[in-house]
Amino acid sequence: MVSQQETDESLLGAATEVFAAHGFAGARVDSIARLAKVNKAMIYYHFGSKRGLYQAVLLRLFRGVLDEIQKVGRNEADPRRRLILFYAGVARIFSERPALPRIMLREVLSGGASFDAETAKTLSGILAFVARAVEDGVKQRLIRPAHPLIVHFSALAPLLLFFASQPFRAKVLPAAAPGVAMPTPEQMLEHLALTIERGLEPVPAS
Amino acid sequence: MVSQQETDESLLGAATEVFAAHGFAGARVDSIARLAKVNKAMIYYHFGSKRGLYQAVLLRLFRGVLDEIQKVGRNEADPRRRLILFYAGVARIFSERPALPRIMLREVLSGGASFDAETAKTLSGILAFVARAVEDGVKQRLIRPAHPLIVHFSALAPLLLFFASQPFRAKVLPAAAPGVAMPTPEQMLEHLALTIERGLEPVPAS
DNA sequence: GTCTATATCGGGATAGAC
DNA sequence: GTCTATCCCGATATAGAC
Repeated sequence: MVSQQETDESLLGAATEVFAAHGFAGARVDSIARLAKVNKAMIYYHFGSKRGLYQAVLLRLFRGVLDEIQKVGRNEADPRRRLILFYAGVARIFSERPALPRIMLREVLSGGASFDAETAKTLSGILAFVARAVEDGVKQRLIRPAHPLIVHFSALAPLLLFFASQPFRAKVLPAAAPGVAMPTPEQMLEHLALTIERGLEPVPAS
Repeated sequence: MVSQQETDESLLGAATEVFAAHGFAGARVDSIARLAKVNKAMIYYHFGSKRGLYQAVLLRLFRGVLDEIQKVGRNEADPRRRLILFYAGVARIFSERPALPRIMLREVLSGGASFDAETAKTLSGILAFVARAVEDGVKQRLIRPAHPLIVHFSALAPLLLFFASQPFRAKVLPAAAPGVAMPTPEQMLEHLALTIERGLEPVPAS
C-alpha cells in the first residue's frame, strides 16, 4: 500500500513529537502509531522495539542539525562573528523544530542512555566547529583563551532552555511573574549575541 | 515504630533521587520504597499517590532553594555583584544537591504538569529578586536596560545544564571530544561571572 | 501506622492469518 | 508488508489483618 520510506518517515515524525512531549518512558507506542496513522506492529517490524525507534529518532535529528548547521558561518572570517552566526542558526532550527531542544535536554538528563556511536559522531562535528572558532579567535587575539566546551555550554544552554520551556512559561509565568512581558526569541538572540561578543573579548593587555 | 516525620523525610529523600534519575514516568514507586527502607503502602498512606509524592518533592526542593538563596547577596549594594553572588549561590546549591537541577529541568520539560500554586510562589520570589537587582542596576547606571527574565534565563540555563549533564558528559564526551579536558565547576562559574559582569555593562553613552 | 497479599490494568511485544 | 487479536509482565494502587 504505502512505501516503506513513507511509513518510516511517518513513524519517525510522529515518534519525534511524542517522545519530545512525554520523554522515552512517558511515551506510548500506541500514541505514536495512532499519530503516524500506521499499524502498531509496523513499529516492531521496522525498528525492532520502542528503544530502537527512539534511537532512530535521535540519530535523524542530530544528523539533520549537523547538516544544516555546517553551512552556517563556514565562510565568516571573524571567529567571534562565526560563533554568533552559528548560535543564531541553532536558534532558528530550534524555533522551526520545537521537538529538537526538548529531546536534546531529555537525552542529556537520561545520561545518554540511547546515545549510540553514530549519534556521538554528529556531536563531535559540532564541538569541533566551536573549538576551531575559539582557537582561531585566540590566535588572532580576538577571543580570550577559553575552554571551548564552556563556551558551547554557556551559549547553547540558554537557547535550549528558552525554546524547550515555551509551554512551561506559558503556563507558569502569568501566575509567577504577573505583569512581566513574555520574552521573545528575538530578544533572547540579541542578548545572546551581545553576551558572546562581550564575554569572549580578550582581556586588555596590561 | 518510626515517627511520621522520619518516614516522610526518608521517603522524600529517596523520591528526590529516583525522580531526578528517571523522571516522573520512569520512576518506580517500588524503587522509592526500597531506597527509603519504607513499606510501599506508606507512600499511599502519607502522600496519596505517586503524583502526590512527586509534588511534595517539588515543593520541598523549591522551598529549600528559596530559603537558602534569599540569604545570598541580600546586603550587597552593587546590583551586578549581587547577581553574581546570587548565581554563585545557586551553583553551590546545585553542586551540593545534584538532584535539584535535574528535577527542575524535567519539570520545565513537562510543561509544569505538577507545578502547583504553592510551588509557583517560590518561583515568584526568585524572579522578584532578579528583577529587583536589574532594576536597581539600571537606575544606578551600572546595568544596561535588560529583560529580567532573559537575564535570569541566560545565567541560570548554563548552570542547570552544566550540573544536570554530569553523567551525560562523563559517558559521551570521551568519545565525542577526545583529548579535551573536562570543564570544572570552578571554570564554569568563572565564565558565568565574567559573562554577567560584561554582558550587563551599560552601553557607552554616546 | 505498618505490613502482606492481591486486585487491576496499562502497555510493550508477538503470533499468525492474509 | 500489513493487520487483528492477544499474550503477559510490570507497575500503581488498595484491601484488610495486625
